[in-house]
Amino acid sequence: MKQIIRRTVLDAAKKAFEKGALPSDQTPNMEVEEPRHSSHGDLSTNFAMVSASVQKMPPRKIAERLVSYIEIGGLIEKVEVAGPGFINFFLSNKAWQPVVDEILEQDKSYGNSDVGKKEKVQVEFVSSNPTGPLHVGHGRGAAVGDSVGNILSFAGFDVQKEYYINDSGRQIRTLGTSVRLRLLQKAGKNIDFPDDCYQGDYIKDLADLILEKEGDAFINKDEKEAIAFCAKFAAEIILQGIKEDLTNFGVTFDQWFSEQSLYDSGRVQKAIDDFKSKDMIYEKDEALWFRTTDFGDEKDRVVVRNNGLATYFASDIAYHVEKFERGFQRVIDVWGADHHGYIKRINAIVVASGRKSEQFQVILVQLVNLLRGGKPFQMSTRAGEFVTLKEIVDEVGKDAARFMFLSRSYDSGLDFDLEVAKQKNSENPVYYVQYVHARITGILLKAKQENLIQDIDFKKGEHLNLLNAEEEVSLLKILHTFRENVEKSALELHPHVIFNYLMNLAAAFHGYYNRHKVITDDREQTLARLSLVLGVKKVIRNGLTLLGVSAPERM
RNA sequence: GCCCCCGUAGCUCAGUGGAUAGAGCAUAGGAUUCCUAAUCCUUGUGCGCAAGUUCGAUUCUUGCCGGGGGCACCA
Repeated sequence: MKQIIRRTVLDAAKKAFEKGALPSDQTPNMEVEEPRHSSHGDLSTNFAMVSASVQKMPPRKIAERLVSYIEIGGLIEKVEVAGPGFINFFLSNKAWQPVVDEILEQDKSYGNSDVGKKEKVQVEFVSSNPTGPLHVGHGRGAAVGDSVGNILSFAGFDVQKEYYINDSGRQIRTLGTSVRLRLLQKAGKNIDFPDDCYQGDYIKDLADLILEKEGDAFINKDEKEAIAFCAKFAAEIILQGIKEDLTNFGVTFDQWFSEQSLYDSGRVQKAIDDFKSKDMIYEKDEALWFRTTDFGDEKDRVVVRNNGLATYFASDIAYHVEKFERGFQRVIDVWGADHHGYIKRINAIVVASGRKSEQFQVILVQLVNLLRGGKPFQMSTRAGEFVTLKEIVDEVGKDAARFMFLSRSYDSGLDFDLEVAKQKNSENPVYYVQYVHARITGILLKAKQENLIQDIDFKKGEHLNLLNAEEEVSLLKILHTFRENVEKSALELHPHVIFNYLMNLAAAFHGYYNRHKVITDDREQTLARLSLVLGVKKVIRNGLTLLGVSAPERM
């Protein structure tokens, strides 16, 4: 619809220029948008204001001249010049009614788009170390990453979702040490458990598991060997748990990428050698440094320490080089806000390896404040007292948790109140939206029982020209904007745009439901309304799907 | 000290270079013989402060103030 208005305005401008009413045929970038107030029309453009300088005329005058070249009739009922020079279009209901047919025909693909132009994009998220279970913060990152991936796909990008497994390096060794010490304690040895080991009870459980499977034979094994064994064993079990938690959270990945594989394949060494030969990596104080300062970082960063051990940065270099070699045009990393200091150094790698800075983006997800009944939960990873994602999902459910995580922009910290997430009323937004879906299903079932429709899922609207009630027209308009909201959400990488859209649509539907009966004695009107609500149902489902939330038939 | 995010209604947060800045919660009152009341309707107050860019700034820039998070040859 906005495109139609845009073309109308441009055509009128061209005509006005040809007839000499406007001095210039230049048409600067204009906006076509829905005004805040319905008294300002259905759609409005600032064309006259942005044209003021090229036309060398006051905006209102431009607008008035232009308007006389716009044809009234058909979809456009009235055009007005208002305020500083806005051109306001008042549209016929006929402009909006066909959207229902479009939804019913396109069904699950309604709202999709080709703005992505098949651009190959990778979204990497969660990527937590397999040294402990996922906690709440990972949950927010998982919900954001998964939804961003879904939304990008729907908007026409070629998306791959990936989890980077940090299965190498010091933390894994610490994991091995932690498990081994717990094992020795179980075997009756009197050993202090150091602070820098993982404190959680799950370490003890892992020790039990090893005892069960391997017996106590290897307690006397060589320390190095035992640590390596424990590390590998524990990491595998923990990763298994992570995968399970994510599956239960509705999060799926196209690929699980092992950090260790970068060492095993020699890619880390190769990346270091390559950058060395380009003098991007140099030696100082017996360590290897990357010249990240050449790319805006505050200081150069160590790649290999003077003790010969590679830092995590070394594998990050190899990994990000490798990502682009796989053919991605754009790489998006989802990180917790506490990692923001890493952006510059990874960006340095990307630019140093010949890519454009814009090809690498980081979604920084701010922290989650977990509350219960308004009171903060104490969380400390050090003491091993953290609330896991699994506990959250078990308590409030996948749908409520995901919807809550996506309810706000990830640029802001999020208060997550477990009690609110469990409530079954309007304080809990997930039910508000899901209820629309369930309510409509109920209506359609009733209509089917009364033989008004053959099937509760039909492909063609009927008597759409009867949809003229104020609430119906406003629903039609909202349905109409689904695609542009998907596109906005994709281009801005902001899933909460979809959240807001769904809340809006849900509110409009509930309002409509309370004021109008869908099934009435008027058969034609009933069929028109059934078509409309089926359209609403499908759009609600499509939107919820993008957020990874289910659309229940019954509640 | 430096870097990142945030500062909008009593609370939690949306939003926009433009015409009268929104929602939920909270408060108070009301709606169900009828498709699910997990719903709806009615009821007020606000863009942290100061300069700059602009025809126009809550939105962009800078500075300040306030909150959160980071600043290792740790991840």
